[in-house]
Amino acid sequence: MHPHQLQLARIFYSRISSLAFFKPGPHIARRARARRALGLGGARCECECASRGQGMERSMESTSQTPLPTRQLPPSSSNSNPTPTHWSSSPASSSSDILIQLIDPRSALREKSSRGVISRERKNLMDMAHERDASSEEEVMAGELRRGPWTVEEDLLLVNYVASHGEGRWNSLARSAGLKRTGKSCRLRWLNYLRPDLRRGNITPQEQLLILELHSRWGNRWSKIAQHLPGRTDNEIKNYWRTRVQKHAKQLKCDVNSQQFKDVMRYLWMPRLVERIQAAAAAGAPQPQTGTADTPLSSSWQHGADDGLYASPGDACWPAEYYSAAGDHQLLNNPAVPELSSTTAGSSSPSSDSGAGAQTWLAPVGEAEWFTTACDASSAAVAMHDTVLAGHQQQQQPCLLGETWTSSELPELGVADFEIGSFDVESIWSMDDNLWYTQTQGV
DNA sequence: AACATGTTCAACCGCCGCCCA
DNA sequence: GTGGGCGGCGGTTGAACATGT
Repeated sequence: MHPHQLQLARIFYSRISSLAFFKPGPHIARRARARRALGLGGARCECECASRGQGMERSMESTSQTPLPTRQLPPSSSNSNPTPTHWSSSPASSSSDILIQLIDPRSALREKSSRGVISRERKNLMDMAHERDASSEEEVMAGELRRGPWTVEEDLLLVNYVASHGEGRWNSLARSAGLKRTGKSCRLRWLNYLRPDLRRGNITPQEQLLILELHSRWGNRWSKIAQHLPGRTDNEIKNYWRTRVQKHAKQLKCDVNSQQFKDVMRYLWMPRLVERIQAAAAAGAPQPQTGTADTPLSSSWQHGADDGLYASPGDACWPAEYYSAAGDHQLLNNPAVPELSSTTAGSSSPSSDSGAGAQTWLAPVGEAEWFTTACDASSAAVAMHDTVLAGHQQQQQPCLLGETWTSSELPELGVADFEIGSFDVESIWSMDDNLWYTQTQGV
């Protein structure tokens, strides 16, 4: 297979697996259930697809962009729900058709949105004060540079060009590819959206745990944190933090950077995550649906292995501080935990970002293992956590590095939350938690 | 049904550091 | 040494969408 074709295929599967309506969140599932209950059709995430498809339809109508060739236009009015591109009944007849179909409708969804207009107007005002941007703004006004949402055609141009020429040199890439975009914009679009090794869908509990832990150590070093969550972008993690974590801090009426909130995260939230992850595992959470084993999800992890960071879907990188940080860490009391050194040949590796004292640990290749703790043990919450671990250890053979799960116990990290049984990440922070925190902290 | 409010996330921005002529 | 180009980073924005009233 030609490398270009291989790239297209990878992107194709990546897009299919990454689409939001392919991995609906809890609210989507709720709406789907409601629709089924009302006899409105049972297609999973139908509403989501429809709304997005409709948005895209508006988008395509509003621009001079070529409509998607295989799109099944709604039979009646534009208010009808058009079949999403990906759900088209017409099989793609060529690689270009496939590629066109695989582009997420959201990319062109807001083409006519007033946001672009507002943004440009705002930018105009800014440029009057910042002469250095005047030239680029002139280019925008002259139609030489585009801003705002990317169109399908632009995505195609970028994907094709990167597939054949590689990344980097974004400014020249933008020119060479015929994109009327800045190099920055191209880079951002590729890294945050089109890159084939991206993972989409909800942030898994494991990832949440890791984000919380790493953020407690590094703060808003999103890119650094993202390096430890393969397939996740710094933008995604940043958005998660701002929309989820900060929301909880707001609910608790405390600053997200306050020690109080950090304590809540460490002693309540993270143990709760651990508990729920283990509960899901103990409940025999279903394995990923058939076919996922060979999807880009796996390939993305494998792709990560190409970078020397990750060896398998289970080989998440965990900071050495998990094990060696001062304090009464749970794992330090576990004789099965080795010191982070070369003594565990093949199982440890220094991080590329050792400058900040971060080190990563690579689990043995071949066996997906999950490290289950990410929080210090110095509170009742952690006592609960310990209890969970103790119960778990009775059932499991000791693993190489402390408490782990095997792949048979837990779905792959990449599995969207809705696939992990009844796991509901939205309710991780419960009313009980709020009450507990209010009582203990006097908030 | 209509409106208000909250949430999500793609895309933008300015700033900074690195590299190179 | 210096200035420009470039890429990367973190912060911010706002349209679309979801949910509540």
